[in-house]
Amino acid sequence: MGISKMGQAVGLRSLYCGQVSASEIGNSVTLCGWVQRIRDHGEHLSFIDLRDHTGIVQVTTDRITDIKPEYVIRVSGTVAPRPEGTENENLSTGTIEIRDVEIEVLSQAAPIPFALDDRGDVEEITRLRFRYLDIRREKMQRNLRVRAKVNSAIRRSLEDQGFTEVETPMLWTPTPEGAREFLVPSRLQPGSFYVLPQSPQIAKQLLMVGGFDRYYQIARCMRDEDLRADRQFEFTQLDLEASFITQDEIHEFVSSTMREIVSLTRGTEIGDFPKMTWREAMDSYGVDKPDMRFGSKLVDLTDILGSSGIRAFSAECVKGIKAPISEMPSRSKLDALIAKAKSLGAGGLAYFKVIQEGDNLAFESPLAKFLDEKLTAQIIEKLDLVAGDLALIVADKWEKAVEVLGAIRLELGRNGLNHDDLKFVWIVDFPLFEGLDDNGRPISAHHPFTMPHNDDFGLLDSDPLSTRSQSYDLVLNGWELGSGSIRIHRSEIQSKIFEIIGISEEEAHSRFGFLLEAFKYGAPPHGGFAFGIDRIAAIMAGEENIREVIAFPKTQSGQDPMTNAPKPVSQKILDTVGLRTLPKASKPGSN
RNA sequence: GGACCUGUGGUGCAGCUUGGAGUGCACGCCGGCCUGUCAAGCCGGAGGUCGCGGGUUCAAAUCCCGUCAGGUCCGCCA
Repeated sequence: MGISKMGQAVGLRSLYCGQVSASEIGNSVTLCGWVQRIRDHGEHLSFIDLRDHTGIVQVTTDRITDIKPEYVIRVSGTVAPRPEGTENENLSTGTIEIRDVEIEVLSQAAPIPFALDDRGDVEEITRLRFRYLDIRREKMQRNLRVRAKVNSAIRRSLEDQGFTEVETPMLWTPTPEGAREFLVPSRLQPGSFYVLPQSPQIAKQLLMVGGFDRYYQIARCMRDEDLRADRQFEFTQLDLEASFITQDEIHEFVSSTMREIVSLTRGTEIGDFPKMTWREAMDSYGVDKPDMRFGSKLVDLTDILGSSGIRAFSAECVKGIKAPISEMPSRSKLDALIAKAKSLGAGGLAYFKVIQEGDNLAFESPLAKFLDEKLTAQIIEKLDLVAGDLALIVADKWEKAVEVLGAIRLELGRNGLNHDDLKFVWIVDFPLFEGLDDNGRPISAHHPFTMPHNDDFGLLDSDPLSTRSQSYDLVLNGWELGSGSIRIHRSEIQSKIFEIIGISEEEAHSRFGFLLEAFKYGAPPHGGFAFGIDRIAAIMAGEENIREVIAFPKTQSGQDPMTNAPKPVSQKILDTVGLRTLPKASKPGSN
């Protein structure tokens, strides 16, 4: 075996399949790979498409015996030009073929349970059961390599910016806050538990206290919460933290890393990312992660309709949009939108088709009769409507109205969105608290170590729910890629926050004692960010599901169809960690 | 915890509304033919507990109830 250089075939082979080019004509080569397809023309002529991760090359031979698809073979032969007229433009190696070959079967293969070409869809459960076959497919090869490039870009960019990679423990201490944690029983301390980290949040703050200045880690995180298209139990984050910096500087660190990722995976350069306050995002798009690839902002109609006396619109907030569509949705589509609005908690969804009536525009709608000419004209002007347009209006409390109409906006705009169009946006000035708990205490929106907005310290006592924080999200094409904040590094501010959210000094001490203690010994001002690598990799690969960029993902019920995990273990094993299982009848979480 | 969709030879689908023999299509598999194919072609063949259980019916892939599995979403994800 020779010394492996990057991209150069060694060992059992002299070249990779995709590397065989016209410049090799006349050379003897040895190739290894899988049999992609056999075209058998009888005893005088047969073709084998030989595949490895670099591509496919055609092997020509006069007799074929005992070779079947997906056999692993080693082929020695001569590179020859194909006869004129038989070149294949669809293949990078399409002008040549391998002739006069010796074929050695390295490994036989049973018939493959599903087609490995991209001819048709295969049920995901089948793909997952045989994931090692699924990832032979070109698409999965490409996706996982895109993901590797994302990691590579991250390391390159952050190291250029002075960040140091530090690993933090996978066996961490329970911190009953936020996401449900995976428990790991201790063998040496039966009855006690570690947890798998839901993020390295506290560890990285301790690294700041430890003087590391700029830390990053490509960190695996575990959360025992329900799964989704964009959520697995375990996921990978780029986690970073820096000392003596401002929010804007963190944004620049992350933005330039994103630019590096896009550059390496897409080969395109992107400019600066716009910033938008949380309030503005909610008001104009109805979500805190707006998809900026299309317009159709929500328009405030409260002035016009809120006091119009029309019952359907008498609410705290009235919002409308011009549907971002070129053609009128069908009756059933409209019904589906109304059903969606109702399922999200709106009283209803008012719609107005705009029609030409003589020289004027008019509305066609069950509610049209309630609108006089003046109101109609005002709405048409505000929403910038022309004949053939559709206006959709929701009236409710502010939060409900924008949220519902924001979902409708997405529903209408989703079609025809371009994966290659990357619209990043920073969302800033999130609320420090979101809602009240059962005891009427504000709940931390991000986490309790988030620094309040510099201008809002005065509101902490008088109007905590209006307090903004120094936290921020990075959003791409309607996906929340990640979030971060400037942290509290002074104990009197931290105590104040704990007081507001109702954590007593004793409780704070028992939960986060080690962090609070660390802050006593000289904590630098610091802040950071974390974003999901699964999500950015999926977007860069043009996928809508992060399972497509994960080698061995789990199903929505948290099972792995390949290994059948999770599985019961014997009582003998449980004994070593001091555990006993409940009878099957009592399901977890129910009494 | 909840809503919706899906489950039919190895794979992907049609059949289900309006019950009447496991009926059909494509791919794959097995055998045969074939000297320039590249999703090769032609001929022949094998392969099924219609996810599982119960019910209605003379009769169920089809209707009803339950259940399991997969997916999307809500809740949940500091």
